[in-house]
Amino acid sequence: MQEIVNVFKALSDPTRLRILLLLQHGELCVCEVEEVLGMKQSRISRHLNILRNAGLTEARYFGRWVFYSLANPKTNRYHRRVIDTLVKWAQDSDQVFLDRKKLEACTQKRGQEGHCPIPET
Amino acid sequence: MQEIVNVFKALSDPTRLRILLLLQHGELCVCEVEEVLGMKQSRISRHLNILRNAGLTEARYFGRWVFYSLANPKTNRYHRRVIDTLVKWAQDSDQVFLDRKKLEACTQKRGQEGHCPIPET
DNA sequence: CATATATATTGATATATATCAATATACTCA
DNA sequence: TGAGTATATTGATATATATCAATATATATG
Repeated sequence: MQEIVNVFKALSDPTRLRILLLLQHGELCVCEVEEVLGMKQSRISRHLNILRNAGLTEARYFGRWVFYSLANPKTNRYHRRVIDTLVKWAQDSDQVFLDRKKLEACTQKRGQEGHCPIPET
Repeated sequence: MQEIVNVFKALSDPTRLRILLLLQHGELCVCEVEEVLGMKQSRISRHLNILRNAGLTEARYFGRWVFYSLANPKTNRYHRRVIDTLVKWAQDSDQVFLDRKKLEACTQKRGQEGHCPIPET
């Protein structure tokens, strides 16, 4: 029960919902989330940590970068069900639309000088 | 977005999850929730109010009693999707099992002297 | 109308949470 | 090894939340 409560707590913040909604399009590194949401680094890092502790996301270390992605649906079935509902529910919000636009611009710069690398598959 | 956050906030408390899990078996009056969970009246009332404000439940007034039920799936589709996931997720927890046992004992006393009435359909 | 009962609300208090600025860690590359 | 960059953590502070005891409201009943 407490585990479930912790998941819903992690979902009880608009910044964290925005992050999850970004991650539906694929893994992102911390600096990309930072850029898209326009928030301080420590703030983003903390929110990403909360999402991960709740089992909603996973982290992959790549050099000095860390790429976050949505939890694996095989191991975290219910987490993913809730995220799926969230995605459908929030899909037509202006916020989500704008965030996605910014995300596209951001990920296009991957691999360029001064930006994070293209993650290996 | 804020509406969705409020729903997850409402779900971020073990007492409120227990209430929702009880309500999957049908509508309950405040005093029944109070008895099953063994908590003070003001506490239960406050939690029920939070669930209702979030759109997760509905209230039906019957004399001096108030019966709460899960939100209507036609009007609150996503609320119900989240509740459905919660129900499956929490189903095999000991807490839920014990609560259901207590609930059965409790609802059997409906209509008896000193208990709440059987709600009309 | 007076009393009893069901539910709601309020005020006080303790605990949790979000944020920022600052600092620490960890990896890369010259 | 030392400088630079990406990410994490910490301490301080403000805001939100849960709980209880007490009180209010609203309905039923004698």
